[in-house]
Amino acid sequence: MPSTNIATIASLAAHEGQTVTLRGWLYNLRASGKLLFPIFRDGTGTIQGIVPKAAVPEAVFDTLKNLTLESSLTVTGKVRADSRAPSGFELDVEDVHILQRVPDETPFPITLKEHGVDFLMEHRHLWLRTPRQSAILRVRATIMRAAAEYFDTNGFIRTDPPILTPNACEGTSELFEMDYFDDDKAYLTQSGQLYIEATALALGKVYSFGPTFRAEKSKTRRHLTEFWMIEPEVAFLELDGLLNLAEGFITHIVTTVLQHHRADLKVIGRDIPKLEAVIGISPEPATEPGAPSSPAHLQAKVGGSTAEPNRFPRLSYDEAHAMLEDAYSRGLIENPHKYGDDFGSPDETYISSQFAKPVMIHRYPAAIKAFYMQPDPADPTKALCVDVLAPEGYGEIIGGSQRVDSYDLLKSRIEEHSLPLAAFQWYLDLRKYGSVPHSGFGMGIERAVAWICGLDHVRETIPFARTLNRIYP
RNA sequence: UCCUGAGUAGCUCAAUGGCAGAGCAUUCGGCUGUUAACCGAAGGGUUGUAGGUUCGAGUCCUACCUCAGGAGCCA
Repeated sequence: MPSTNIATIASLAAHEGQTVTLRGWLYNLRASGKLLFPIFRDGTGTIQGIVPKAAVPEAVFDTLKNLTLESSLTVTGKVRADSRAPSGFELDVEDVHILQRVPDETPFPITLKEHGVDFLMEHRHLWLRTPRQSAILRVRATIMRAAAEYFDTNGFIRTDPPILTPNACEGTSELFEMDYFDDDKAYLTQSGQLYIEATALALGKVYSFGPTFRAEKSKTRRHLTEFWMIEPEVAFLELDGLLNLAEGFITHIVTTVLQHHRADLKVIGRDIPKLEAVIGISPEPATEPGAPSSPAHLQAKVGGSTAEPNRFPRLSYDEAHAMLEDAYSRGLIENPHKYGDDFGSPDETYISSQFAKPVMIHRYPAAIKAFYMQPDPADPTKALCVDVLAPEGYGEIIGGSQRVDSYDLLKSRIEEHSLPLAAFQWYLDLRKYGSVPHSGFGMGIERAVAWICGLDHVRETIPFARTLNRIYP
């Protein structure tokens, strides 16, 4: 290999007029007689090469002319600006070296045409190479980074709870069970919340970020059996402060994605103005594609400062119920909502569709919520809890609450729910040794990615989705 | 677990109970500006499985399998 200027496709604008070497794969190939148009990809983007037969050695032309899609290669050529190219640049190919040629008899299965869900999931390991899937994974990475960054820069300590646990955290959802050496059973965690309550009372402000497992037989566009969750837990924080925290957290994530991923969102087909509305950017004359994000109003506050806070609508359970009653009376939803019941998916879809921003619903009936939620002093039949519903019908992305801080109340709640007291003794200890008010929430990363990218199914938001009917590849 | 729908070429899909089809992909040929390129040709089938009705079943009936969407439950 000649000592050349190794470059990535994403950085080609900085190499205009230079001869560079790219390392990647053949994404597509068109030919027009003695002129070839190979499209190369390298993980950072795609670029079209131009190969006139008269301008390159015969071996280079012949190699490319018959090359199979997704063969790996290095290609050397000169970067040239061209108004016809989608990215603004093309590569005048000078030389090419094949690393591995895809065999003729087994062509790359993912074509540029449409495919069905089952076929694509069966070939997920190859589907990931397509521009849309790569763009989604880039946005996912930024969402995960921005989420952690929000806590890291606001005084939180990351304390990850165990993945193997001795019992159910809430005792409701079904768990994946496994043998733990000789006589014990272990379960894959379905939430680290109880454990980070302990670390919060040690360190003040903490969060955890890791995989979570639910063995529910849910078969919908919103469910995975293995998903990632980020959970903050804060000592001395009460419900109102928790709502502010969730608001600032989501605002920071959306702001960061809009700052760094306009091109990816466009590839994915996201309605960007709807996402801008979440952080308070009113619809404006559209900027040209590729133009840098307007800095002034994108520099939204992180953790609250002088900037005007970005307020999300807040509804009590009672207010949300009234909204559903009104909707039912006007024929906007099919079934009436029964007061006291949790909201069903159609209910959540209706409520969230009434707002351009995520809507925070708080103070649900305690009877339908988890045992560890603090009752509302103003009405003990209600729990100091919140669900955040993403806009556009994406449903719940965050669930959280203030936690019970009284030893006696928590103990009686555990008993009422028929949970094994012995297994929760350590959790009760937290209320015995210096109990304080504390609150936290959990956000499912995949649901957040699905919403922010505007996807219709969470299976595209994670490299290898685990669902009820699929554990391959 | 329940409800609904779908399984036909490698892929996406057609086919009134009457000869198994198209586009893309693959192979071959043509084309010097193509953008899911285009034009011509060729190869490619146990119609999810097992039974049944019928002169005749991809099509109708029964059971099962697989997948998808929704409900419940949840993030």
